[in-house]
Amino acid sequence: MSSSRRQYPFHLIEPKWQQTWEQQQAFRAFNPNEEIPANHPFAVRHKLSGKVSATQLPEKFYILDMFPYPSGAGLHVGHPEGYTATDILARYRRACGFNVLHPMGWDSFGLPAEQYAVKTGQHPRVTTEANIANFTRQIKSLGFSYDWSRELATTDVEYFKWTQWIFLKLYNSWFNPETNRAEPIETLKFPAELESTSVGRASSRADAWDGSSVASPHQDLESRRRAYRDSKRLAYVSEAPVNWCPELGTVLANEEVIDGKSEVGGFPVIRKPMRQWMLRITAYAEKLLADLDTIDWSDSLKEMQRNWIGGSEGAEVEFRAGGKYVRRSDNAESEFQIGPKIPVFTTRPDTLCGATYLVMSPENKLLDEIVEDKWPFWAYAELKGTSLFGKEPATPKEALELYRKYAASKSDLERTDLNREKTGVYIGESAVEPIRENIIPIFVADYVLANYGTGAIMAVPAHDERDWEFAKKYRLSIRAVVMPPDEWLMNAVGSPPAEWFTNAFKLLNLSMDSMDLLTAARKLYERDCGLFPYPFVGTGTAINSSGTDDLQVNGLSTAEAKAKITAWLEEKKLGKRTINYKLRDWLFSRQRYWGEPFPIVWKKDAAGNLHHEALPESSLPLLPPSLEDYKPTADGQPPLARAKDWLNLPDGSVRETNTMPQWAGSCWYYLRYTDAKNVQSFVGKDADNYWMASNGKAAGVDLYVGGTEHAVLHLLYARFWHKVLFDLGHVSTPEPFYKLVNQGLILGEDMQKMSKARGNVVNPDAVVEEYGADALRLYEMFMGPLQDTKPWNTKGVEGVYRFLGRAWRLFVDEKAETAFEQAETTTEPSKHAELLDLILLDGGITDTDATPAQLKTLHACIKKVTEDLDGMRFNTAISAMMVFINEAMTWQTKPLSVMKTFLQLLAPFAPHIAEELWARLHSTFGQTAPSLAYAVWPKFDAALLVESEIELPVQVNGKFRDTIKVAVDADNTAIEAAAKASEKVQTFIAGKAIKKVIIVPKRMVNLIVG
RNA sequence: GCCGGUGUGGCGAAAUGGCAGACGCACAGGACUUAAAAUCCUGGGACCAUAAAAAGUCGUGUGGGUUCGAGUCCCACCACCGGCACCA
Repeated sequence: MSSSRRQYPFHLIEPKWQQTWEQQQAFRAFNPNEEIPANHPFAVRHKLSGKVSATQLPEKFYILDMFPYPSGAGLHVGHPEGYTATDILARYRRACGFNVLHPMGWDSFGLPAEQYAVKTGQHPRVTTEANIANFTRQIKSLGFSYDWSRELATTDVEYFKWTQWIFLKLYNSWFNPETNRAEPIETLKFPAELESTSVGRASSRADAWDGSSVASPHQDLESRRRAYRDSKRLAYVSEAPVNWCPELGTVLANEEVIDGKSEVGGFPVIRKPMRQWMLRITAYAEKLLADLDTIDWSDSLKEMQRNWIGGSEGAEVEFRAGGKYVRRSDNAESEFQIGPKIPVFTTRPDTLCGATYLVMSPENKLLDEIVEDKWPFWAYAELKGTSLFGKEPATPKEALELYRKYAASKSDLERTDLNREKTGVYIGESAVEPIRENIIPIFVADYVLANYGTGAIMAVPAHDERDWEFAKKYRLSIRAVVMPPDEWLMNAVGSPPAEWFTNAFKLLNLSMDSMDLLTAARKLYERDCGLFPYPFVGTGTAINSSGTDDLQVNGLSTAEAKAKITAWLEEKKLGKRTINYKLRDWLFSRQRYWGEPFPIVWKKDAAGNLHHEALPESSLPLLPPSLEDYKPTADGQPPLARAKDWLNLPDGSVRETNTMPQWAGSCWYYLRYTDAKNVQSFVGKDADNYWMASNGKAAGVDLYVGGTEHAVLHLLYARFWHKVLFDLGHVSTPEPFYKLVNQGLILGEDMQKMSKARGNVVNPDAVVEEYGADALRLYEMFMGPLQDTKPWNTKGVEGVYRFLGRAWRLFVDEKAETAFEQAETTTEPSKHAELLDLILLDGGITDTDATPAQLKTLHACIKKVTEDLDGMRFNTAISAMMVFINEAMTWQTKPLSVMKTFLQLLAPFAPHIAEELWARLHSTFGQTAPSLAYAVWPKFDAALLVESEIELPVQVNGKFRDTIKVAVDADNTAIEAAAKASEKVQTFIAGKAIKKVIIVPKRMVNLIVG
């Protein structure tokens, strides 16, 4: 640390004001009908006291930071970037008269505390509490105006009680497609066969798809009704393959897996079928997508969510698998059985006639129904997968089995490798393409994903890169159904025509003599586009597509053909228009200790079948058991399974041993802040209405600031939960966060991302120690626009620190300052605070009228700071204050009123120094200081900024040549004359004719000469 | 590959289509000081010119375009950053 002299005694001022604010509870936000003490500065400002109803309270402003995970490493300088921005705005809004809600809390469940517990046996709660204490100390040292009475931690029993409660709401609801919203599960009607006592056959396919295969087919009606309900809940159990991370000992959500590795730690992730809790976020895909248009987020962030949800319009088309002749057991005659329907999803129904084969994903259960017993005579080795398996499978069934094993052995990383050559095997069966009724082979290949669309596609190699690649490898036919634009054709053919083209043309016995190159290219494309070097995937004109009499498509544009074919399919009941989403259901269970336990127990019915049941709301909170050892059990069960007493209930039922993911707590914390102490409800109606409701404007949190890393995780999950709560009538708005801003990353001084390993981490504690909290706050904002990524520069901190020093010296008497410093060296530190009284104000500050020039300087600053705060341009607001200080340093007399107003502008940015000088200014002049935090924000007076004369730039032929001074109300003739009179301009226009004069009022003059 | 964003002095950056580089850092010179630190003052895009200046020319990633006038608007391209990626 440098031993240089302090610019001003921030080390005394900052703790002093932080204590004052805490004692006053200065930043307490009051709820409707809450008792407001008459002497609270908020009450004084708004002339309120006692219980005040929502309508009498000032307008609300809810400004929120993404709450941090309290890590052992403590705060880094990235945290205070967003926190400072929101704090400045919170203070500004308070001054503007809003009732500001600005809370802070802790996202305190999470893996590091648990890993520490596994290593040391220390209970995660102990670590977590210590970390929270450290974070609290650090955050408080920066003077943020949080309402600490609303502080919460997701690990608080009183908090996660309600997280569990919301889970029960999800569990006890289903999404009704008819009303397009979530409803209590009781409104779900059973299908006819489950309504009556006559037992019908349940659809095995539906069961398999919904993951309710826990139940056996021989259950009684009651358990089948239960299974049906369970398959519709928003929280349901699935046996689907999940992302298992052996290193972390837990499963992960899709969003938490990046390039086949865990987002946390970068450990390998494998796919493994496991019983897991899922949340049906896919039911909300459409709303999550559509409602993005109603909120004020950055385009890039909205785009990220749109891409993640990934809606694509298209059609689901039914292909019929080939029928079979089967020998009837009681009769010598054989019977033709129609094969099952294979639904495929396509965004290009116009290319239906170009489908030359079908591909199903290895996981598709329909394959078992349609796979053939025998190879057809013509099946060649490649189709059977001989080289892939190193032997020839005897039957398609065997090939399918081998291929499924092969596909399952691939890790996520390998499966998603785009450069990997496509593989697949023929399953010996064919399907019928519905328009032209072509017979096309069916393949199983892992380039088709199981969980997108129907898990099966129609392959159109002529117009799809992936299908093209596959068809080329397995020598499957390629049929053109879209004629590309001329430009594409000519590009592909080349000029002069490439050899493949001329050869192909000869081969087909065509003569080019009679036609031009374009016609020839078209002819060849229509005949055999497979000869071209690559597929055409764009839009064009339909060809080769009119198979039956009632469907004429040839000649239509791609868009027209899509519409016509889709309509035809719908009419013939062969398909329908659909929108498919990439979004998948949210894998909601983790095999961890340090998370919310599920309020769920498992029971066996009389037949021995397991089913889950929710605990009653009255039993919440469900606490986790205390453990000695936090590792998973030896047989791979989650740690909760170690607590036998906890696990097994007297009635023989067994608790769910999974816990919820860290995202659960952060899905609704912003709601709890509005009513943090409510014991009756997760949030009271009045509080929700007041803080979250629209007031005819923004609905939800007015401003939410945090990092981009949560673009698709937290922000999507929270929106989903909020919408469910909205549908069920528990909250009053459909969206949680109206305006959202991402602060940019702060890099180290070496321009690299800050990390312990690089040793470039800046610790805020050290900055506060050396320069003070106000300087840190100011620097974080002065670095550049909030949203930008920018490198830290300690010299930059010194710059704003110097600015604060200059501001200080503008106010205080230099001799008194020196006396104070000398006294400080001879007094024991505990008495230092009292020495502050030695500092006297500068004699130049007098209670006199300001000069017009001084007023102009002040009001220019008010204008700029106010406008920049509204636009969140903190860096330029600070530079405006620097300009003011630079100017004011030259003043002989400093009018009290001007100096006070400046402090109000400074206060949101550097509240400690502003409060100190504000208090001193008042006491020196025998006045009582009103609370600066609630002082009415100054208004600038435009009249004071008006000039009588203005400088205008003069251009000649668009080039700047001189400036002239003219009266502000000078007419164009006068301006033109003044411009021509300028000596410098003269040299450029002398002897030339002036063709045109352009005068932009109060902006510039441009003389055009010939 | 697709989507989004960003390119301006030595550095962080600023500029409703109208004097590019406000403000700050670093740097240089000066004042104060025995000296240094701190503070205060002055300077500053590049080129050309000069004893010093003035004047002049060029200049916002590259190339075009619109306009009296472009960092700003349009088209094409390049580089970097972020996200997604066999999603049919």
